[in-house]
Amino acid sequence: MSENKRPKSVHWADINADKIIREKGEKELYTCASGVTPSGTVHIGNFREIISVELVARALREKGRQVRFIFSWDEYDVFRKVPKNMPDQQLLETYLRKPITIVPDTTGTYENYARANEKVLEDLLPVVGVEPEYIYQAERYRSSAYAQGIRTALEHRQEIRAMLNEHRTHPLPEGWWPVSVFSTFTDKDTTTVLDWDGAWGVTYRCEETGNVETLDLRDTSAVKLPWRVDWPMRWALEGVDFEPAGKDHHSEGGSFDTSKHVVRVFGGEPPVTFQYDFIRIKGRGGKISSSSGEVISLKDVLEIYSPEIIRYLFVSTRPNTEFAISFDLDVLKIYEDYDKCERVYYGMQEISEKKREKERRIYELSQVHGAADEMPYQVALRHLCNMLQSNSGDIDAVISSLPDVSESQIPKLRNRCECAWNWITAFAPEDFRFSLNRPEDVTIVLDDSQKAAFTALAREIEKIDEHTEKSMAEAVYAVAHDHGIEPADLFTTAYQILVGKEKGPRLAGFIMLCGKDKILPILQAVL
RNA sequence: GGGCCGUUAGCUCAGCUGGUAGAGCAGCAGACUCUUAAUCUGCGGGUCGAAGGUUCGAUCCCUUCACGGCUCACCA
Repeated sequence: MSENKRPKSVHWADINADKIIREKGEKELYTCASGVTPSGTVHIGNFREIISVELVARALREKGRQVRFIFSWDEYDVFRKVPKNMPDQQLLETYLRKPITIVPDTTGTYENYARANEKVLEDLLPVVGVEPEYIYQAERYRSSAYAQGIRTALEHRQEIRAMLNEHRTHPLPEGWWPVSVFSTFTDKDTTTVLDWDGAWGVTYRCEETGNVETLDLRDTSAVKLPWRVDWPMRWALEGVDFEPAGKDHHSEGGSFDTSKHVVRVFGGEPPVTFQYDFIRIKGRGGKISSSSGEVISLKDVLEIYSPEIIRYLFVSTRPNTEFAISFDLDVLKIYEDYDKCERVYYGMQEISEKKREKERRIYELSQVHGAADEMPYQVALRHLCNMLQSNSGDIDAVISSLPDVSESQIPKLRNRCECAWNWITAFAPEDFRFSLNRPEDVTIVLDDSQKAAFTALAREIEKIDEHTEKSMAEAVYAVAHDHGIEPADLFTTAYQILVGKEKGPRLAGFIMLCGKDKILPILQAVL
């Protein structure tokens, strides 16, 4: 797409990219940053931050700029609370106050607790087109990469203290130090800093053992900066040009607000930023926070939505707007909206010129690796759900029954089938679900007139190749009429025979969909 | 107490850098005596929360107010 010929994009990712260039000036390399504390399952709310940075980074690259997208695992934080969804709660309890990288992975899969939470996400991010450069804070601290940064903080402790006190109810005391120490005796942060020698030496007391020790910043990993100092220190060190943050950080007196002052101490300047709102979950419990136990992760969402559609959800919503990820009937509509956007992109659907560019840009940004030359195969999720259920979830059978599918369209189509099936089995309303009876399972007994009617209907179904959905529907009515049966009764009986329920998919289409090979043996069982 | 964000058709919301408001659902009418929120077609004057201000002109900018939500002031 030749960028210049098109009207200026008004998409938020492009607007922010422009803003970065405007405020930071022309640079060889722009650094965009994101970060998450892996103190529990990384949930879909955390993902909003990550995808926001990805989209802005992509927009910058499309403007011909070099971009470094760094993702910080803030894994050197204290283990403060045991999330309810983790196994072996009692064992985990014993690790409270220690860095989350020393906490064991109670699922027994990875080196430690933090790593377990990280790995699950790292494996999934490429699927949705996010491939940042990971920075592991435990490793950074362990290698004393921040020794100079910590020393600088100590040298400017009074300035920093004043900046933080701006918004505090209870001011930090005169003797406050801008560091916290993990005891080398207990690994816990239950320590008190006693002194700093003006250079690299920090002396502390371990409150649990009473031991007093002096550490050298250049060869210890035990001394850490508190969040409100750590964050701006790293902005300066990495030269961060852009980093969004949640609304909790963005309030006045919040950590972004204080960090934009503290960063000056380290000789840096604050990044361009925006505030993003939280996301809610609909049709599945509601809460998203890790403490409630029920956590919705990217993995959970990927089971219901394709990668493109997950991106689409975030791309098409402005970051400062709260929105819900739905697991209820909205799923059908979301897929339809996406498909419409896709048709607009490929010029298959009329739309006002005004909206066209906007939709096109949303579609582009929603793609994991750029838009394909050929439009993906479209089949409405509702229809797919019926086809899958008629085939007992056999995805291959459904795909091969669809007309004109090209080889290259199959992977996405298969993914959509998997999502549809997951949705049907896990979240679809009861009315929506059915499974075809096996002939031997049909229990209903027909009276003579019903038998005559269904015998006639079976004859029509024999000739299924001559029917269209419409003519089949007419045939169904004709049969009802000829045998003096109310259509509504005929329908009910038909569903009882076919799916063992009073209701089902629209009958004529359903018969056409299943085909005579599936339908006739079932009918025969009651005739 | 500070900050941020909302307040647009019955409902859910779109409306990008100002030019007298649009989608979906619901509703109404019609279509094939229909069913998985059934499908198709047609139908959208709502004081754009209130009051001022800037402007030739404001839903969109500024000020004040009301209501609602979130957030910070402890830690990350």
